[in-house]
Amino acid sequence: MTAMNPLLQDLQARGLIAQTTNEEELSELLSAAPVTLYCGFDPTADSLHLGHLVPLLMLKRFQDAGHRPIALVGGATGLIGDPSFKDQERQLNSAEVVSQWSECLKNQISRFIEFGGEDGAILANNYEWTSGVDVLSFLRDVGKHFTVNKMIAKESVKQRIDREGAGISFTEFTYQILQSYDYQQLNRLYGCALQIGGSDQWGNITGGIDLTRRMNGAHVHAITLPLITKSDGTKFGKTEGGAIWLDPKKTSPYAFYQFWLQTPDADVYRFLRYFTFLSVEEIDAIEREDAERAGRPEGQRVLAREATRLVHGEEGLLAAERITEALFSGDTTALSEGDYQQLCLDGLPSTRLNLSELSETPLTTLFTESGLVKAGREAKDALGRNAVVINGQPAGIDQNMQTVEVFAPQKARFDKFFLVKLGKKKHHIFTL
RNA sequence: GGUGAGGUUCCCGAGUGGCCAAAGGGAUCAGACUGUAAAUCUGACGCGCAAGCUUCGGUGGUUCGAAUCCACCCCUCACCA
Repeated sequence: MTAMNPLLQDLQARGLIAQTTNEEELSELLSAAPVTLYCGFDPTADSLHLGHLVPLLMLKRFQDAGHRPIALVGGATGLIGDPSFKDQERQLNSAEVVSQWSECLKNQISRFIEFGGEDGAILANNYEWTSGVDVLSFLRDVGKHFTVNKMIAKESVKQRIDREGAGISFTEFTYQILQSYDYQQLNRLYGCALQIGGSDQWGNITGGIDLTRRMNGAHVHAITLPLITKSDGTKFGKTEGGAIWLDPKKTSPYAFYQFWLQTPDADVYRFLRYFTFLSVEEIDAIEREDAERAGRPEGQRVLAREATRLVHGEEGLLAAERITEALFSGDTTALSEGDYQQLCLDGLPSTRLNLSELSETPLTTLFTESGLVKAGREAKDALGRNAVVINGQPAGIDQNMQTVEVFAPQKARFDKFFLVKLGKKKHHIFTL
């Protein structure tokens, strides 16, 4: 046996491979010549989120290794809804919404991979080859290759079929055929010979492998990526608010940076392997140094830097670091007027104060309405513990009704800004 | 279609006429300790600064008083057909 393909070796070392089709064949294929591969992204929202990042970076890893990635936007499959390992039928989104979301995803994806040119990556949308197919042709040409027996047996839909009360609609059940058809089409159009996806996609992908063999007589491959887990068992990629989005308008570079910075020690080196392009050796070195040094480890900071740069670019990273430095270095009085303006621009949440209403607005209400806290209770609790600091001045519960005094114009920095800190990590700017 | 069980505050889950804004656990938020980590401890946890207001599938009813009793309706689950 020849040596394993270096790219595969690296992926393996990073823990990025859950399953593959025949490993030896795959290795030979990748070593022999540039391979065209694809990964699909269904438009289930107007932005990709952290869960999409690993496959997205995976495409880039392949591109960097000389292969040709296809990013497939699921304009068609998004209309149907993937039932894989979902315990409930999903609500259908309207065609307009899906096509609008497809556009959003397209724009995001194009920032990660080099498109265009003779050998450049390809951006495709499965709506192109599904929308025009009529039912009868579909059933005769494609459907005939699938046995319901096999479709039912797939682990990804099993719980929906076995469980009473849950059920699965014919619409969702058909999803695996659509995705299989995608693989077959991409193989026919571009010679695509490898599909990557989350480990929950194994069933859908193998369906495509079978269909491609039957319709095109081609032997194609698959790699699935592991589900990203956290050591404490909670779901990865969620915070109080919800998902961490890749769209800077939905999750600011600063919030994104902070998310990574707060990664538990138990996960950080694993995440470095998943989410950065640092070599495994470099990551191991960081881990070793952190273990030897007492106190604060470097892993989180490196992870936050690398991940933020990948998603938001050098500028986004600088903005995130600028805010972090300003807010967590201890002395916020050193901030200049320009700094304050920059903080707002960089995505630190800010609210404009309405002076005429201030007299009848308790601090608790103000903080709730600005989104600093979820309920007045939380603000009250924080005030009661002196955990609220406004422009360096602690505010207590007895000042709750003195909003006008607390936010008096003469107390504003540069006649305009109030930096409110609630607890250790929450910051908000109020402007006059 | 028949029979049985059940729907409680974000989730799980107690509560069967007043002592219930409703046990306990989880999640969440804040404090202490730390390293913007973990673990641990403390407090908060329907809404409201407060007075107070609104909840226990829905609608009506019994009662001085209901999450708890009655009627009807909706939904879920289990078994049978």
